[in-house]
Amino acid sequence: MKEQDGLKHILDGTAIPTAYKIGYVLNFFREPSFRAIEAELGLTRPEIVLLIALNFREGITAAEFCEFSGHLKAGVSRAVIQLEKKGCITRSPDPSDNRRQRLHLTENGKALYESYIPRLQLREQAMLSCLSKPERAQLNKLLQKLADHVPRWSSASEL
Amino acid sequence: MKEQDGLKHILDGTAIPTAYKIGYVLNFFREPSFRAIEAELGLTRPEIVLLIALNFREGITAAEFCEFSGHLKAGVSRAVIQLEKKGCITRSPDPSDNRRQRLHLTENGKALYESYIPRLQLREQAMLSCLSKPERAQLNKLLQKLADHVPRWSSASEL
DNA sequence: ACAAAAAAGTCTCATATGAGACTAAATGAA
DNA sequence: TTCATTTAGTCTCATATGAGACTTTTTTGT
Repeated sequence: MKEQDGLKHILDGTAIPTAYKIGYVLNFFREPSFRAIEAELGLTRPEIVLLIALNFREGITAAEFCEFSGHLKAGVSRAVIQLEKKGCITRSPDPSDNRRQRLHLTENGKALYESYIPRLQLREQAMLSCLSKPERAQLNKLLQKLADHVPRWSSASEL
Repeated sequence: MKEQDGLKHILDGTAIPTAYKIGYVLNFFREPSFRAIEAELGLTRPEIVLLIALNFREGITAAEFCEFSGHLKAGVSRAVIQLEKKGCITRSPDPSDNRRQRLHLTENGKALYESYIPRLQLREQAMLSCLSKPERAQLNKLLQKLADHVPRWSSASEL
């Protein structure tokens, strides 16, 4: 069992300990959840996240979503086409730029979003249950800093 | 520009703010990096991470890697087969269980790992440059808690 | 004013990834 | 001890995803 215990310590043992830990946590949070949503509701990742984004802010464009999510435009384009086909969103031209389309959530889309988001919430709570309230606030603050800082480093080098 | 500004605030505006922020940060850190490694070195995600794991701990099995990474066994199996084919790892049977194979990094594998890990390190530093040293320590501690806690919530429900 | 470059969104093609089936070995229950 | 169940790893098939090409529109530079 020594080897197994050893691999447990991999979290602090890699050359990129913070990034590895973030990836580790997310591998166990997001990947299974998104797989389950896909199996159950037939939504791909960009579709899942786009519905979340549209629930937060009506009328965004695909390009805006790409910029603020890190998803690639081909996948987002597919998501938009599929969600429209499924009656979850509608599209309208942007009055100020003919290249752009504004995306709008339908009642069907809202209902779909409401079918999975409460469970994601519960899961997030479960994930965070090991932290005290002050610790959660701390984590949020630090993550907010990292996220705000993204434009500073994310284009500098992909590698 | 109001809409754009509004989407910027999505980080705290979703129903799963912490998970969303983690995913957001990782979308900008890991996804572009792994895509670049794949384009440059022909390594898939499980291959990239398996080399990292083997650099940390020699002789692990594919199943152990799956358990401690969140990667699925089919993908890991493929990674193992490919990395062996590329001369990056070798396999030996586990003396205590004939179903298992112990994985070993070759010199070629080490060289490959060394070709991308320093750049991932630099990128991690860039990502963390907005945090003070105490803040980094804090973040690591909180992430460690979340990670240690994974077995508690990750099997409870995928959704 | 015009041309070059960039941006927005869609499509095609190639490849990575997931689900499930499968075989063999090990474990657990009766 | 035997049998049912689980585990480890591989394979096939289906689907998600990424790269790059494309058309149209807009922006930028001369």
